[in-house]
Amino acid sequence: MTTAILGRPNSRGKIIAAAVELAKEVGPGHVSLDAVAHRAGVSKGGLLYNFPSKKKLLEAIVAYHLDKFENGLLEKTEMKQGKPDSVIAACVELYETDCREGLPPASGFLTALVENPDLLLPVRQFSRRLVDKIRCNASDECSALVVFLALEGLRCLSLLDIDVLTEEERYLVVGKLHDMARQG
Amino acid sequence: MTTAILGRPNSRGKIIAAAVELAKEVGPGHVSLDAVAHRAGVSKGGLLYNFPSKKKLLEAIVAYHLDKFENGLLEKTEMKQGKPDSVIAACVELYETDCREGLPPASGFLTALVENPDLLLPVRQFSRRLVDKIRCNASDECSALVVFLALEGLRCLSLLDIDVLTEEERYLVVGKLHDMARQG
DNA sequence: ATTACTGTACCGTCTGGACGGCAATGTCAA
DNA sequence: TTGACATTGCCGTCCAGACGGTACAGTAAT
Repeated sequence: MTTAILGRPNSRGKIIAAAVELAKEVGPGHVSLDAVAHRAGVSKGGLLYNFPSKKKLLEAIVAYHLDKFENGLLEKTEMKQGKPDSVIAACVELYETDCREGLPPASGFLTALVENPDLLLPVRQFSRRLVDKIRCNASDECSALVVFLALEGLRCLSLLDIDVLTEEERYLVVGKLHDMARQG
Repeated sequence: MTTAILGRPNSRGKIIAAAVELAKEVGPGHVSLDAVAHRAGVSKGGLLYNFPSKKKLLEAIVAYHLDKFENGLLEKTEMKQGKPDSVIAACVELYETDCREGLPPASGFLTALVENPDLLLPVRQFSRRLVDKIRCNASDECSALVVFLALEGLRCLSLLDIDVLTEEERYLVVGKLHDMARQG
């Protein structure tokens, strides 16, 4: 079985969702197994049946976020097959749609980081691959990297809950990023 | 007394330094008072004498990081009084020198966030003021904001320990940010 | 006498995780 | 068809350890 979130008796999915929501509400440092289990409508024993340790749960959460991001990106990229700057443009678009849909930040990452920084290793690997793809596909590597970093900035700031931009500013910036992605 | 880090019997400074280092080494979720006191070469009683609660300690740590950043920025800005784009340019330069000096990330922020997200309120306020200054002073607000976000991206990624750029890439990007800051 | 601690002992709380149990479902032989 | 057994998925309790914080007696320097 892959990292399938949607097993039939969808306890694993509910647990992961509960953990992510909790992280957002009580802060990434106060995500206890008890609280997660309670919010998921599952006993603690049940939680530990699905995820034999907290570490395993956090690994699953990281994988969940990564999968979601990767799928979103794939969807956006395969529409414009291989054209120059298609990867970085897809990144910008994905951020836009995530914003529009009011998609919450990937608070599970922080919870994992708090517990054990090593849990973010898959994130590093994923990001590195993404940067490579962006560079290979970019008409102007420099601009593309700047756009990538600005997006990471936007994402991280809202992840850390210190995003201070107004809607207007965000709109301006995303527009600019779009331009930079399209024409180097 | 202000938030003076350098009181004569420099216990407060040592404690804060110890906490920041610990956060980097054992992860932001495992910074206990005991561990901080031990590393600072101070008894736990002594720590609690200086900071009557963990929350107070974390507030001091946040203020410490903020002060350091603000001072660095002031130093860079006052050299080029009021010229257009001087603020955002100073941000880029500050990042550069911080990098060159191998300055570690502000790991105290994460520890504070873990404990209580509200502790980052001063960070939000500081950032908001900074964004305002950047905008007022920019020849092209849009470009300036993108540069700001890219820098935040760089800082946050290394803060979260998921920075994946090579030295070469970082060099390229910073150069580009410099250009963008200077000429819109 | 005040300041700035040290050192020890202690308390209440929370947490991860181990464990035994248990109902429902599936499997398979008679 | 039925009864016996195995597996799955989960419940609820218990526990040892760690943590934040308190209390307090002592001390060395100013």
